[in-house]
Amino acid sequence: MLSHKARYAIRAVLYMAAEGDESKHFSVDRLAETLELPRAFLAKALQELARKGFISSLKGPNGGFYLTRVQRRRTFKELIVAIDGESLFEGCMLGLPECDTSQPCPIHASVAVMRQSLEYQFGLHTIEALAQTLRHSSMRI
Amino acid sequence: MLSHKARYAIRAVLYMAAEGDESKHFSVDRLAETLELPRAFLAKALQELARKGFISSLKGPNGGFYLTRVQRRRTFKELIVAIDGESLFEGCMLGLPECDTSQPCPIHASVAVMRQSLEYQFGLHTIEALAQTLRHSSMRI
DNA sequence: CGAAATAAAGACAAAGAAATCCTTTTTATT
DNA sequence: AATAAAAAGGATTTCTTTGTCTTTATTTCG
Repeated sequence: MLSHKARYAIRAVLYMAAEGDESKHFSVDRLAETLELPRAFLAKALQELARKGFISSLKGPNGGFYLTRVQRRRTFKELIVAIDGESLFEGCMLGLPECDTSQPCPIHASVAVMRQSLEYQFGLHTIEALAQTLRHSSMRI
Repeated sequence: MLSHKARYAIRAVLYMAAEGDESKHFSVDRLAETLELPRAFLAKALQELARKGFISSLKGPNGGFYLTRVQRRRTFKELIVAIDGESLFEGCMLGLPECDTSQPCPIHASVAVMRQSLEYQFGLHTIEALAQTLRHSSMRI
């Protein structure tokens, strides 16, 4: 469903969005320790997100990763797609290259319904919205 | 979403369900050729399904794979779970071991909604139902 | 300036999934 | 009985994902 890379990145991003701001930065060391994630692998994922503009980074003492206000407005779906690609939201689940509404695969309609639900849930919610919920609840991350 | 093994197996099973009966058998060679799938890998997947009782097989000339009436009554969800396990339908999408309704992850509710849709779509439809639709339509497999 | 803290980048290792190949077993047909 | 057609099983290869390690670049601070 989601790759490990995506899971790790999502958790780190939501954690930073909920706990930090533009002036509070998080080192990979701290994120990996807090979230109990493999340090170097998480670093790769965050570097990738930084390269793609989904998060910001600063080198040096007091540096680290953080999210700007603009970056918090990206949707959760965009975040997933940035790491795992469109496969969760597009393409035939059976791998048929010519599958579409005119020549659908046997589960085309079912998958479409499920994806509408996904789109609605993940496409609506911004990073900031999820972080807000996280802040005011007993949710775990 | 679905492993290649699952995709291949599903296509072969639906094809056999739609085109064959208890007396018409399909060799791996024929299935692989018709569906344009890697022969030996498909063979492994079908052997696994046969071992688990989802399809039947006969060795020797005129042998091959086929589905009994009882086997056609399994749901599509059962078929997926038989190959890929429960991960599509159960467990935290962020990988949190303690995620549940009392301590949910930030996307717990969204995932639950999406899974209800999946369960409804895939849990309802039997292999036979999908095969029936396939027979009476211009669907591709 | 020099030291320390941090991200960035690249090479590498381990594990798992995907795919292939070869041998064995079973069975129908001649 | 011999042959051929199939599945079953095992060993092996290849590719991708996951994960680690080491070096380099950048920045802050004393």
